[in-house]
Amino acid sequence: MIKVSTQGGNPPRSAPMLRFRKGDPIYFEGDDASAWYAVAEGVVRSCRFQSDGQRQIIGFHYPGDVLGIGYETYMDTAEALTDTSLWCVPSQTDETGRAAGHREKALRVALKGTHEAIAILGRRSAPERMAAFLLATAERMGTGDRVELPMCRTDIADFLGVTIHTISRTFSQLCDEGLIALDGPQRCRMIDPAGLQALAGEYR
Amino acid sequence: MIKVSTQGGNPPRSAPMLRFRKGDPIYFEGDDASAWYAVAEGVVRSCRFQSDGQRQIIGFHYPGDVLGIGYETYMDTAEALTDTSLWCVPSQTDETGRAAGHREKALRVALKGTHEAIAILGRRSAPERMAAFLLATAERMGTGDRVELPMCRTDIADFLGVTIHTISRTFSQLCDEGLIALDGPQRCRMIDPAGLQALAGEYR
DNA sequence: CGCACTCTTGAGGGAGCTCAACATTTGTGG
DNA sequence: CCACAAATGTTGAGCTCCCTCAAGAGTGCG
Repeated sequence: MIKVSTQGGNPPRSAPMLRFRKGDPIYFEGDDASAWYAVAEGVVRSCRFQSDGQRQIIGFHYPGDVLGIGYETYMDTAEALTDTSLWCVPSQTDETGRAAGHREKALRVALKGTHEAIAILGRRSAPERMAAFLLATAERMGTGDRVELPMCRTDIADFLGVTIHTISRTFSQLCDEGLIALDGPQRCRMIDPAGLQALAGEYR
Repeated sequence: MIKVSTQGGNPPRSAPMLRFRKGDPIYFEGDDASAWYAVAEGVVRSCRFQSDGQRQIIGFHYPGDVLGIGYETYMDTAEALTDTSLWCVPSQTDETGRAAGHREKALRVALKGTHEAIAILGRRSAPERMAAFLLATAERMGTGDRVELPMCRTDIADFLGVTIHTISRTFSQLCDEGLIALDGPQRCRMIDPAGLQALAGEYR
């Protein structure tokens, strides 16, 4: 079943649909930004590379999110984290009306997502960042207290700006403290969401 | 003299111009997002607050940048860091043509800025973040190797996710290493830009 | 079964936070 | 203009957290 959040709005019915398998590249940083992509199903990660080889994950994109918004060339590299279906939207900017409105809304949603990421990265300690990340992921997935983690530990580490060791240790620590429970590396339950929110310093 | 970068494009001539004095608030998180603002002159900081009182600086906005892009309400709080002139652009989304094109371009530029911020925050060590921050600020200011720092140490700290002590110590360290020189707390020169770039892990 | 990969955990050291003091600048009132 | 206060920036000492290096456990695949 294709499950689509309404937060980013859906592109026109005419938009072609593309499918990617887990691990497939979608576009590369520097490529001509000929099209945008809207996630219909699956999860996508986007990242940039530094000259020293370090990889910075810019964000994870869930159904309803839009990615590939470069001005002339793509600013990041995108890959499918799971089997993924994407709508492909041509990026000409000279149209008016409904298509332009769709794109503008998508841009606002994307911008909101990056603000979230900045807020997470601004947290000082690893447990705080992890708590904020888990809460944000849970909200995006919309599966209540269950949190699926389709990305590997390295991805989380490169997103939060810590090492995989710290990620792993922090998972264990949050478990010991009774805030979460792990059902395997890629699946987690929030036992004490309020405690996580307090740790993350969030309102809600 | 009003100096305007062309990166974000300029709003229509008809847009009203507002002036703010150093320290003045421009809008608050949660307010109705009735208008966007384009910086004509001056520097603006935008931030969000966590429930524990911690402040996260989302970014600093220079001439040519656009801020205040919430979907229905503002996502952040904006204040003038210096005496500032802003164009005010109504945020209705039903228009088409040139105004919509302007807004879309502004959104893309804003998104690019947030990607930059994420890349800076993803750096692990304080010197790396500082180097990346100084390089990005220098590029925005467009004053060559001279970097004006209109924001205080606390602002930089709340942006980079470290304490003011670490900011101060790192400034001293970069001076000792011959990478920069400080002409007072708010003015700095890059002595060895290539060294800073290497530290920041940037291409260029 | 062996290999490769991911994840977890331990030990030690270094970077950055906390607490504290001091220096410098800015602002205010006499 | 000076004296004082307040705000901002700098620096030191000790301690905590996270990174580095290292080893081991769990999983999937040929």
